[in-house]
Amino acid sequence: MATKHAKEMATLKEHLGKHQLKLTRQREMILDAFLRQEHITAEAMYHQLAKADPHLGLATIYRTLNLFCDAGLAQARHFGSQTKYDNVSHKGHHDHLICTGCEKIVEFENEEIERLQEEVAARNGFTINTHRLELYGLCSRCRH
Amino acid sequence: MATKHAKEMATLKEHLGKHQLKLTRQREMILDAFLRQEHITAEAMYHQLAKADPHLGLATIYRTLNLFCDAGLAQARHFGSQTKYDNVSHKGHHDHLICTGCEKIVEFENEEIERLQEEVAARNGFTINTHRLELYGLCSRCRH
DNA sequence: TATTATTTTGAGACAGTTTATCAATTTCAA
DNA sequence: TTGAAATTGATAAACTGTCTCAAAATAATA
Repeated sequence: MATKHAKEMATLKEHLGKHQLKLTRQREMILDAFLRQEHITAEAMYHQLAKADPHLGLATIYRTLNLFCDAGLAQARHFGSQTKYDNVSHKGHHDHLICTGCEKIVEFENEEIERLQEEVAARNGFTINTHRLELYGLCSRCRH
Repeated sequence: MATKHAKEMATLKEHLGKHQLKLTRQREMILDAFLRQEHITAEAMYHQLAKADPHLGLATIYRTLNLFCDAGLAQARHFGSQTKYDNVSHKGHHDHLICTGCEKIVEFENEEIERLQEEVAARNGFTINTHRLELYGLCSRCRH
């Protein structure tokens, strides 16, 4: 399993090294589970990993997912009362259309928007690493 | 003050009438304060109105802001761990370029991006009310 | 204006999510 | 292998937002 997500593991190790943090069994386990998902909540991961390690604490999951965010492997998204952690490496970057009526989420990609983002960034002297684009509104069903 | 936001007050009254709800001193006060802002949290409004009415309850603020959402005057957005209530009648939306090195934030607007967002939304049957676009990267100074 | 049914309020209890605490354990550089 | 430093697990605590309910306010009716 360590070989499966070698690239992300390398990213994590680099981050750990830079910040005097340590690689633990739990961090490996959580990274492995995390990378299998497109996005997941801490609570969901807690239950999912309970079988593999019944003593893995919820606090550790939260700490580790936040660590992944710092390392650039995950991105936190607050929706409703919960936080979803998106797997940044899983796909080409996707943006979200979010229905505020039924909380449905539609993912999309738009090259033209991405290109314009680069343009705006360049004009301001920035180099983009990641971005977040969320459109809030009503889906066709909720509009009525 | 009732005359200042006459249009929104009319919208609210119409909603109240339709749903057998009543116009109260608190609802008027909160609407007036709300319309002065571009967006605000319930907690912030609670403190802001404490001077005018020390006994105005936090629950009432939440109930009323949610009422404004139902009436179409406000829109709730989950941001960080808090909920921000956007003033729908306010336009002039800003997007953000955020430097992960020095935390500098540059605001920008791009009509072309906005137009493409509408296009994506329409293609998926959505009507956009608000959006959030954040570009994360390094500014020219931090890149070196 | 007085009456009355209905809605709203305020205060705090409560519930769900996330973070802080801290003793015991684990990591990793020397 | 040792030992300083970081991490974990369990749970307490904090935080945001909703619910409860008696008392007060509203608005329709007379």
